[in-house]
Amino acid sequence: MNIRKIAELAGVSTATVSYVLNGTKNVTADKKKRVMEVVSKYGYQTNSIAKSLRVKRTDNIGVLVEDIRGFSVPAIINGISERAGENGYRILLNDLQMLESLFNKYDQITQHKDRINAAISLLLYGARVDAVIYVGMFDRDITGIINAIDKPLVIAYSTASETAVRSVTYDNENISCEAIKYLFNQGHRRIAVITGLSRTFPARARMKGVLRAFKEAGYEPDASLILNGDWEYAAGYSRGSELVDMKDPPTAIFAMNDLMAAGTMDAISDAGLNVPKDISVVGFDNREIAAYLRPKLTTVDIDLKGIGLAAAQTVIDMLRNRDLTTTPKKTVIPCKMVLRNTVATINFSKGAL
Amino acid sequence: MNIRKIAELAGVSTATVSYVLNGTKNVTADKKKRVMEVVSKYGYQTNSIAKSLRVKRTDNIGVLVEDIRGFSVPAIINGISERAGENGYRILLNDLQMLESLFNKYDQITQHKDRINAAISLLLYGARVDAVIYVGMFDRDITGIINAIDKPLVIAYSTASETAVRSVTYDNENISCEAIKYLFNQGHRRIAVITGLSRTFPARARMKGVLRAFKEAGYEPDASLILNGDWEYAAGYSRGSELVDMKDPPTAIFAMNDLMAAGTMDAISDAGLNVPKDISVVGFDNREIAAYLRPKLTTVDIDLKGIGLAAAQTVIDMLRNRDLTTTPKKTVIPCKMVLRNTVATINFSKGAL
DNA sequence: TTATCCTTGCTAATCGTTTAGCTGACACGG
DNA sequence: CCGTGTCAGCTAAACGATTAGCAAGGATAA
Repeated sequence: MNIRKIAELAGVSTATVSYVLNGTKNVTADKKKRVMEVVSKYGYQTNSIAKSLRVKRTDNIGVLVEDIRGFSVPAIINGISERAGENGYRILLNDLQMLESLFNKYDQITQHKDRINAAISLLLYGARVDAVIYVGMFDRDITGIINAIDKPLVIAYSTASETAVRSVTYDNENISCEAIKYLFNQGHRRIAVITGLSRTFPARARMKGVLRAFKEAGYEPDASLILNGDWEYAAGYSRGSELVDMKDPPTAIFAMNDLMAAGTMDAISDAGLNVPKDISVVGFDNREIAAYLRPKLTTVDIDLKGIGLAAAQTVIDMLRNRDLTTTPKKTVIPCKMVLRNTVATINFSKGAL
Repeated sequence: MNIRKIAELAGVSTATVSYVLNGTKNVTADKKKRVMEVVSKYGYQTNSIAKSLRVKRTDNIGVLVEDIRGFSVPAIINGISERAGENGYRILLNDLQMLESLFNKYDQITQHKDRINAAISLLLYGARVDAVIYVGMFDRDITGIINAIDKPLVIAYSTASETAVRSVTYDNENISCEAIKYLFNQGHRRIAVITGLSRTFPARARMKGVLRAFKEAGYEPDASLILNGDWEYAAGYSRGSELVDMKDPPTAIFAMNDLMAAGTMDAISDAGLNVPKDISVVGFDNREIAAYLRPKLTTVDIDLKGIGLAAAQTVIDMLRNRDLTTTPKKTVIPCKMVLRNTVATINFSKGAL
């Protein structure tokens, strides 16, 4: 069943059927009615492939992810999906892993960066998508992609080191600052930090926020209380143990993610101390586990769905040729703390801020 | 840049270019070389939309999910994605939520079942996908979809009540039986069960496995130790408390998912008892939290990626017209226990099995 | 009445491929 | 030398829509 058959059955031309279906031109009531009757009788739907070929638009947004199982990815996709759906777009998903087999054919492509580039161009040049959202977990160097691309591209979650490309991230620095200030306000002064992998962007940005909080509170951070972690539970545990074993241990620990916070909490318990009575703990990410630890972890919630929504909106605005010249290249979604049970209020001699 | 231009530049016909690119017909070495040179010089890639229109095949598999944030969904998609990629297929993702806005237009569609049907037919009749995988979290009644569909459809994760449609599930019953037997083997006899929502398929299937284990072990289950849950943490906590407060409490509790198991563990701790010394606990799902509870939860792992792989394989086999008449409609992926620290071995008078 | 304008609806070109079917060249056997 | 077979490579139709541009008819004004 195609438009020609519908036209024939309704006794009109294919052009008229198209006009009726798309509402792109006036058609007299009786012809319109005849067309609609035939259409609904046969359950006809326009062939979107043919339409795409003609109008040079697929209404597909390509979503490229490093690994869909990453804890933040599904919620981001959910946001993208929702906003895309509202605007008549569909999502063509590409798990980078899925392209592995393809890359093996061209085995000169080994660098991750090149693989992302290749994946994106595969997506674009096959003309299967109108635009691409790259959901990056790490701050990759994607220089060089941009030049090759004439279609909208936005990076979600991770920041673009390349400033020419639009991106939607969350506010690592401010919320980290806020988290530390929150601890100050609860009376804490000896505040320890277990960092993320220090070469990564989020770890650096979060550290910046931490230092700003100290500065604005008028305290000098104690360097011996700032320990390097690597985002993993085990690091949280071992750094936590070290802190607990100090002769003058901290009263609060800010672990830069929930996994390390969990490790730290366990280290504290295993040392026979209590969270939060003896030592308070704040995490980051608000993953599912945060709500099931005992006590429940006070942490930072990233509005992942909001990131997805904003990324999709940006891409759609670009597709619709909205004037974006005044909009900043980087959209930063605010984070918020979720207060649970791992932070105690203490009375510190110097008083609250 | 299209095939005509390439043909022109290489001094051959478009047919020849197509034959070279697809390897569908012999072309002399020099012509082939000329074509390839022009192709790589201009970085030409065939327009897949035009190709799809011509060959009536999109190489897209539609993946319909209830909500991508569901804990099991991403891993399943990962599996689908991998197998699809290996075979040259791409994934068009449809979060059911994303179609919400679309459905509002046709507001007569209110029933969830109708919405799934509508979503699937939207996917199919737009000719945007060659086949559909429906990742269902619940055992929906999807009768009626099948008649309307002439393209491959497989249901992943949830079972199809409709027997005509192929599905890929996991083995609720056997693994539940195994879990209970494991407890028997560790010396437990007073074994309690906290069920899932009893009207759902997984809850019923898991219960069947539990009862079979008792039967095969030659024990009568104590009805007072079988309590209804609803998959949520709170139910696990309250049912757990009830069990702990009994005058003859169980030595082991099988909670039908990890969330309830977590609740139960907390109830036990809060009653001043120890897991596993006083009461052992087994969960189901092996979600992330299972590995971070203290002690780490012994639970059942569902091979989610395996489900995705199998679902994609089935759909691809159907697309490639492999003879599937002898293959069973339902593929059941085995589960396995992951032994951690919430089960203790006890000496029971009657001895081990 | 005639010129002008507006509206509806048609014809046919177009998007970029694939592929059936034809042509012509060449090889080979009788 | 002719008939036959094989093969490379071409032409052109087809896939199913959209849309520019034209034709025809009716309304309106002078």
